Amino acid sequence: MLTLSHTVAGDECRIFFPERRTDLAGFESFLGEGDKLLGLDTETTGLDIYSPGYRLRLVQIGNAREAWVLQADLFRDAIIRALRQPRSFGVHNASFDLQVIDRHLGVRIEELADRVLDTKIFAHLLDPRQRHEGGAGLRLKELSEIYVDEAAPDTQEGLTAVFRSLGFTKETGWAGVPIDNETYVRYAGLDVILETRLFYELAPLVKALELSDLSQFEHHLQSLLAIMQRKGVRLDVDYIDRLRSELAVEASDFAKVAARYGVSNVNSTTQVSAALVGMGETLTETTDSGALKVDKAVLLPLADLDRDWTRIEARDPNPLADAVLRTKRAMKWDESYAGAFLKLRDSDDRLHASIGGLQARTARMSISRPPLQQLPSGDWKIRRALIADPGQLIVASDYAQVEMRVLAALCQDETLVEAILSGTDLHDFTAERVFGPDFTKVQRKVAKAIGFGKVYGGGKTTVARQTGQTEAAVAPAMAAYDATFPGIKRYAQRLQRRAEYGKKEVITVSGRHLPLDRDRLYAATNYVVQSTARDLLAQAIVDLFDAGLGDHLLLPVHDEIIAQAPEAEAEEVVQEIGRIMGSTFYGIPILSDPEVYGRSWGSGYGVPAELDAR
DNA sequence: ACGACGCGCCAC
DNA sequence: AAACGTGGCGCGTCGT
Repeated sequence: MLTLSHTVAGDECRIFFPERRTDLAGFESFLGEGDKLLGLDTETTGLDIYSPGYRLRLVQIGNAREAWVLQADLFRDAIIRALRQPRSFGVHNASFDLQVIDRHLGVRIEELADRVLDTKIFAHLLDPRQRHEGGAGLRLKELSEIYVDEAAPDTQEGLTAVFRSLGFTKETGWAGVPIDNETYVRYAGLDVILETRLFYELAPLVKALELSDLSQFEHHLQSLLAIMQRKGVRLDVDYIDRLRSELAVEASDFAKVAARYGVSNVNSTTQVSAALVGMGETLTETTDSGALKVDKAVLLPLADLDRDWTRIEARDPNPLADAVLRTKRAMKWDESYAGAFLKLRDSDDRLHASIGGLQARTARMSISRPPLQQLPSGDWKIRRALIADPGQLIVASDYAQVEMRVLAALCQDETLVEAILSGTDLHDFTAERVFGPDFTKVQRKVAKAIGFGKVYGGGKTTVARQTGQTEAAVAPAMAAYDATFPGIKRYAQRLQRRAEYGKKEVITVSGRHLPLDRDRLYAATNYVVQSTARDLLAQAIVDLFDAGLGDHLLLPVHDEIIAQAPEAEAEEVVQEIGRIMGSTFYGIPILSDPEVYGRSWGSGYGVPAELDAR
């Protein structure tokens, strides 16, 4: 047995790496010592838990002074037995380890989740900011550096150096490093010691700040999201192959056009701006670093296209601008979406995108690998690639104007509340109050943009840019908006004043503390609205599982839930999903709009029937 | 060759 | 007085 010593926060700690069965006697007696909670961690070949060839390498179980680093292949039975003991485990980012353990050791998420406490959840509740935002960070090493031992990040760097010395990269080292490499074993053992110590530092803070109920809710939610991720979504691989060839042809055709104007690489902003200037175009906008800006907003007008890529007929289209836009779009769709789908699928052609259930500063969820929350929505082609299981249909229910409704509920502006309760179109209502009964289409657009501005914190410059109006025209409309809904402004000012004179934070109804940047206190309204909308969706997910509908759910997308149901009962299931998502929040109805899409996700985005999945 | 960072673009 | 929020990620560039 390999035995290592390591000093953590001044204490001598031991790391044990059993090499034969007889070495496990010490592990068994360690388990018998009666720790109520042990730290738990795993080391694997990478992040794509469900990809073919993925392996679980190590399982580490330990306490504040002792770590057992167990080889998953050799000691599978002993590990499973240890996990099934009636005992709690502290884990950092438990969703990942729960899924690894479920898939590769057969101990189900349902079996283990209730006994797991996640220090990443604790940390997020205490301070949701990442390091670069000025927070403590959310990674184990960052947190350990602050709460446990400032030398905690050192082994990470040491391990990267080892990977490199062995000819691996930061990425490939996890799969390639020999399992008995001393630095690797030390790193693995240390992780679980740090985790245990971090748990004992953070748990009392969560309790002292009265965040225990919220913590319990988030733990439950994370386990449900892990179950959704384990299930995954089915891909139409034949369709994706066809789509990719189309996109490749499109990209190369338009790249050839761009090349005729001297742009050999459309992703090079330097080349594109130089060529456009050479053609006599005038570029005025610049990036933060001072270069000429050639993003979509700049190129579309040059190509005589509006935001939906239809001709404006205002000028002769610049053929280079047009070619650059089209090449880039085809490349992005090919690489970021279609290509990523294929690369990340499992052996059954399913995608198990990673759902970060408690991610943003506002606790909003995110989905990565691949980013399924941000597939193009103006076109069905990408979403068409994701399909329901055989015999089932994709269904969805999205909240209607949830952020405006949350804002109304929180600020209780009388006029806004009344307008929502009356059931009239909110933007029509606003336009009428701001511009009079004969408001134009453009004026309605301005009214809508001002409403968004209230939620996002935007001012007249933004509203003017979005609507194509002058700031001079927008300013009086904003004043009229404030006069119509004085409660919104009062509420925003109240949040800001409190932050100005008190703690730089805003506290949500659910009791979540959201830190504010001192020079962006105006973001308070957006934070509390965005976070509250997220909490409503989170509660809906819990409610849907409680109602026995969890098996239908596929993905949360900020204000909607994507699900599937057998064809014959799809309508009934989605109606029930919609009903359960609904609620009344401080007197404001929060309603969702249930819809049966069809065989693919694209069915809800206008895919012609003959091109949809069968 | 790797990795950090800027730019750009996708979503809600 | 004015201030557009939250994410993920591919490519190019540049330093190591």
